[in-house]
Amino acid sequence: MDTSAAPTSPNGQRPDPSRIERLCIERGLKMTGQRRLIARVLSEAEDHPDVEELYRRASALDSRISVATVYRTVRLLEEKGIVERRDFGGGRARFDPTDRGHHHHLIDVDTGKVIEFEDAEFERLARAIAERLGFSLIGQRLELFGRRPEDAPAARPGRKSGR
Amino acid sequence: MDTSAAPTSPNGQRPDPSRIERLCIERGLKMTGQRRLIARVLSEAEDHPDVEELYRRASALDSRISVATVYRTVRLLEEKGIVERRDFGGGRARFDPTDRGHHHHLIDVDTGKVIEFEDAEFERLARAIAERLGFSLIGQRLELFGRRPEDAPAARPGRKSGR
DNA sequence: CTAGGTGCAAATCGTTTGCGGTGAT
DNA sequence: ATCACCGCAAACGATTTGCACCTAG
Repeated sequence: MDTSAAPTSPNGQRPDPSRIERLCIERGLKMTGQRRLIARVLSEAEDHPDVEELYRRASALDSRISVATVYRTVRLLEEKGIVERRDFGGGRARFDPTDRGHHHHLIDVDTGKVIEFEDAEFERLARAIAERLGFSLIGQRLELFGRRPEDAPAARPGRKSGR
Repeated sequence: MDTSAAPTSPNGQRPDPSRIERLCIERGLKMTGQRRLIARVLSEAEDHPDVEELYRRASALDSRISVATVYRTVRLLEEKGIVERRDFGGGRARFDPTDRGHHHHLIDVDTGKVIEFEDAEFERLARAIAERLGFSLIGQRLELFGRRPEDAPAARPGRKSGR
């Protein structure tokens, strides 16, 4: 399913357009170095970074970028439907590329970790509820907050996702 | 089911404690004039006001109150579990008294109106999903965004809610 | 070449907080 | 009396924006 080419290319600095860069081009965005950078960071992110984190990761690759640009770009990407803005509490917005498919989140209240999941039954139920109320469903937001019981199948200590 | 007494009482200014004032007293909060006022406004609200709106409504009843106090009180009530903080987008937090029972929201994307609803099947499903992922469910957030089809059976004017 | 992007710093906006005075218990 | 509350204004943290310069198309 993944059509992305090898992330490493012969010519040192440009491992060919990232997933998200390609989307940007498709939608006719002018691709500057900064945007390419942010697109790359987002493409490679397995978690849901906030602006500060995006800025940190982008600066690490090329320090010639300002937070203001990250804010502007992220907003642009949101308008183009390339990323979705999320609010997991904690004041700052976090971003989620839309090309990974529709999903919801379960936030581990103890660790702050975010687990993604899909659920067909929920999709159906959501639509049914909306219709029952006389609406057609445009969008939904579902977040579960949970705690792993002590005797649970021990979360693999692998650090990923969430802050 | 509603145990509230008549909202009008003989002694001019104090139509007996509001629903929420009673809860405050139960939980041992020192009841000042301002808190009584905010409790009243919240008790009478059929919608989900933000701080600015609460402040506006409270000031209308007695101008000797400041926004800072509204912020402080609303936060206190949240800690005591008397109201819940909500985020329907738009930057400001909105507040929802918990004594109206557990419910979720459907936001009319055209009008911004908020419709409350409950759904037992969803509760069950949410718990099931959390368990499937190895968590016990602590909380959830469900918001549906919908649009009323032109030819819709015009929402029964039963419920209010929304701004 | 030119519309649009960018960095920087100042400005906004919702919300919090320090402080001196006030009021509920 | 005491300790928590209140109003005011300054402080804050996230995000936006005005301006002068710079770059992709």
